[in-house]
Amino acid sequence: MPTINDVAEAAGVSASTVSYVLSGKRSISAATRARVERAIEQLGYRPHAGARALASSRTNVLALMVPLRQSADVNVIMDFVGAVATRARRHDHDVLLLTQDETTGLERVTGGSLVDALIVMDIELDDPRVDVLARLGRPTVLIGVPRDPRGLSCVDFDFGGAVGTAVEHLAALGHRGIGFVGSSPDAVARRAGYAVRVRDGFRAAVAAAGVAGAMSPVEASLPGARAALAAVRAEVPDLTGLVVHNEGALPSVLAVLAEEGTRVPQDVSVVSIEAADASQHLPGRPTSIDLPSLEVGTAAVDMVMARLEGSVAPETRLVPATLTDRGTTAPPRRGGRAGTRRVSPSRRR
Amino acid sequence: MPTINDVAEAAGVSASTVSYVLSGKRSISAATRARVERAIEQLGYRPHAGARALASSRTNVLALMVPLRQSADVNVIMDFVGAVATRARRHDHDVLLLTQDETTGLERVTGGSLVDALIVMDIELDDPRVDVLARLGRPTVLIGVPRDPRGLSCVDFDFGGAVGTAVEHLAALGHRGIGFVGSSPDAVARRAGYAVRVRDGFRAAVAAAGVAGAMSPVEASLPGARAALAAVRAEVPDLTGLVVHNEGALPSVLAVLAEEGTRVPQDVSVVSIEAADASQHLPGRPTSIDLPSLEVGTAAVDMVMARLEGSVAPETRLVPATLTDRGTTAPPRRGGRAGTRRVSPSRRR
DNA sequence: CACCACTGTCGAAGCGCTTCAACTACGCTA
DNA sequence: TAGCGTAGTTGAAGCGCTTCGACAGTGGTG
Repeated sequence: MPTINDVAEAAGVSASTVSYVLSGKRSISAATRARVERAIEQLGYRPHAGARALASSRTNVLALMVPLRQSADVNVIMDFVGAVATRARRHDHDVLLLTQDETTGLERVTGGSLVDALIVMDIELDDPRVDVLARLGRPTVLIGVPRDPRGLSCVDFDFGGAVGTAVEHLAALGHRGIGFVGSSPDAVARRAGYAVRVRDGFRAAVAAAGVAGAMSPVEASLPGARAALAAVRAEVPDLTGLVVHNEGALPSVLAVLAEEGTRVPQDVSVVSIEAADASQHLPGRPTSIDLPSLEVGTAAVDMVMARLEGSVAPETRLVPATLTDRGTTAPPRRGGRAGTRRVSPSRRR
Repeated sequence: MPTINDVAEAAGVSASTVSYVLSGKRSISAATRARVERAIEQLGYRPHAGARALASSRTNVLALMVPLRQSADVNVIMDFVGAVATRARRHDHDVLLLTQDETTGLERVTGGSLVDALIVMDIELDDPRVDVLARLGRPTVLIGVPRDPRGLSCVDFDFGGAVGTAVEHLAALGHRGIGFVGSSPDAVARRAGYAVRVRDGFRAAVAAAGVAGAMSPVEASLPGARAALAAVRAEVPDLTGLVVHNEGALPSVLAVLAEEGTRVPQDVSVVSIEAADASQHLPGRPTSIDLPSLEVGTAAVDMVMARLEGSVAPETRLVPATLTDRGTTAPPRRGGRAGTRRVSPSRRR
């Protein structure tokens, strides 16, 4: 491997000149620059990352902590990871992978000056890692919004806005009774970061639109879907619009509607809130509010880089979702009460 | 951040002594070692990774190149990645993430001395990266076996053994007509590495067991499943055993059997070949040959480390799969011809 | 014409570590 | 008692880079 001195010699300049050509931190004459660049090219020179890190205290590597086990949606995670890796390269950085289950990983890579900055996925409402990260004092971006970000930047889907968009869409079509079936009960209990925002978003949107609304969690199974539908219908009898925020349970919900004989969108309009790129290929998808995994990953990198370069203030950014119409929403049937042909109680369970 | 000199001073020794305590490359008296270790503890000292890499030409980082887009099974990839990251830590290494679409990534991280070794996933039969890797001359492990490994180590599922186990299992139960429905046609055409081994494995196992066998690719859809079943039955009329190697198409195959009225396992025994940890939770899974994603990832790290430490020769390792009985296989019904109640031609398509 | 500001380049120091050669002290053996 | 091998420790060199201060040359200004 050639060193910077080899390049300097080949170009007939000093090593520092080569360094300045590479970094652009001092002005270099066009002629010199050209000679240096040609020498670099010819020798196939690549700066030694360790030497550079030692001299400059910058590694050009950022750490990405990824949840690996039992995590909600693998597709979404892979989309994040891909977006982060790709975007990091745009900023001339590489990505070091950290896994959730190595608790001391964050200390290790920062203490050992392995990375310049950190991106941590899957932040829960009261995530113990937030304290650790705040103490480390490195540029950090959390994916997910904790109760107290401790001065760290956060980025996440705009769940509140997403559910708001869904409700507004249905209300604009004329629906006056809207149900929301969301995450599984234990998910809500555990990592309720987004669940809270979804709940508040739904309440606010329903109030703003002046329509009746009801919410229920849902398990990803046929019985779960039946129970959830029954719950929201009990509260809002003339329910004609349905917002589903649970990718796992969506097929069950649609299956239950079909088995009831409830037609979509004639009897009930359905909007799903789901990851944008996850189940792209699946047929029979409803009109959806697409949560932009790629954009969140990209934004995370841009934010952490901004903190690394200039000293911008920490911020919390919620990336908006967009509605994709797939024809599963329509104005409610005149005369109302459509879609309330309920399955008989004995049929449930 | 304290440096090695701070530690040396605090412990009343020289920096080199601290270094030798850390590396264990020279004998150190118990007393000195204890003092140094206490100083390290108290100061919270962590060696600077860049300085270490510069001085020792070892980074303790390995690169993992991951396919991100359009790849077969995201679950399997995540299992790999998790296993690699976890196992790398066991060897005191970190993992740098490289994505498939950055073609120059391999040159960059090796040339820049960012990593010591490389693990590259999803190697196809004629993968252009193999040439690049061979030229780089770093310890490398390919996940997947190319036609010509060019002196690089490889590790993969033992697809041939897996299909052999499936056939032997069915043959031992008394089945004399066995069908194999495998990957989608284009998958076979594109990255045929495993497809070849599966095909050869099936032919060999069928021959060894002295039973009739037929193979067909299958698309992941109901019509695809119908066509594939029809194809193998056309070739082996008294087909009572079915091996399915296509996670996507498996539900369709089972659905087609159900809609025919073919009972499993009374009329047809079904064995699936699939990733061990991917769809763990799904109900209704058939007896399966489980491809051990985690073990392959672990083996990849162990192999690349072995090449890094001592100079062991390159090797190709195929990790065996194990059969998990879930009750979808049984002896064929006496008198044969069971399971051949075919759906009428008009019913197909 | 003296002075100044600016551009382009260089030499040298130093980042924090590893490792080699060298040295001391000690307990053996002959 | 001289000689020797070994265990334990150290100083110094050097890994390849960045960056600071210095300096020569150039052109513009008063």
